[in-house]
Amino acid sequence: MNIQAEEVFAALSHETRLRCLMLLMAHEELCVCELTHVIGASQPYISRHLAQLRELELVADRREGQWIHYRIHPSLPDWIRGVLRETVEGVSRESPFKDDLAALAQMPNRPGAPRCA
Amino acid sequence: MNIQAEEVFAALSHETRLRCLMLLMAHEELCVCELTHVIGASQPYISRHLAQLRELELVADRREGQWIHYRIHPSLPDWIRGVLRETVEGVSRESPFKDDLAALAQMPNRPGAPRCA
DNA sequence: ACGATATATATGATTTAGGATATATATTGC
DNA sequence: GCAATATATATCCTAAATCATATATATCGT
Repeated sequence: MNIQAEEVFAALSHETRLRCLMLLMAHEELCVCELTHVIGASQPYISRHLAQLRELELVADRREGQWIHYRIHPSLPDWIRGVLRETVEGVSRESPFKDDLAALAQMPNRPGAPRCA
Repeated sequence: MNIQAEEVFAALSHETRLRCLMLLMAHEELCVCELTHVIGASQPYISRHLAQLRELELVADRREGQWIHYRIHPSLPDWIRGVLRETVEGVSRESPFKDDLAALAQMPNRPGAPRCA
């Protein structure tokens, strides 16, 4: 079952999911609590949107103790990675995306060493 | 009023609109009757989806006599053009996109000289 | 085993997008 | 002005996405 272009764009059409993806493009791996803190929404809300990205295989997850780390899916088709790269170019200097990057950098008690992409 | 990334992706998340955009990426200018013929849907259906693309300024239109020609908006932001270029790379060899290109090439009585991009 | 933390899923209500059809507008040729 | 062609918009109905909230699961430290 191949990934459908329309589904990819539907996933990107929601602000919360786009913010998560933009953060993951800049930070390789982030756990749910980091995304929840930065975006400032409820945990179930973030988790639900991450589930959609996961079901589409736009992101992959990895459990490490109590935390689950998300990352851009390693076997993402080239063209989708290209779309994400272009989007980073287009939006990363604008709100809310630039603020998200700043908020993450200032977050205290981040679990695991921050590994930037 | 700047163009919003989420709105762009919402526009691309519908098969009909994506097919129109992929055709316009390959053909510079196409009129509504050409798009209607190739996609094989009703005229109001195509027109309605084109209107959404037009309102977002993803496409521009130009009247020439009874025909209205659509094209990718000339002042489209670079990153969006990049997204479309990557998408062409990703989907143009797959159905229904590749079939659309073939159907357009074989369409009889096309208004205006076919100008490929 | 228990409480605390981190994360996922289920449920019900509401909003929004999509589709089919009918109709309106604009242009052309007579 | 009228008929034909090309295109746009309006209306009504249905289907799908989203949100808030509640609850379930998994792990850790004690």
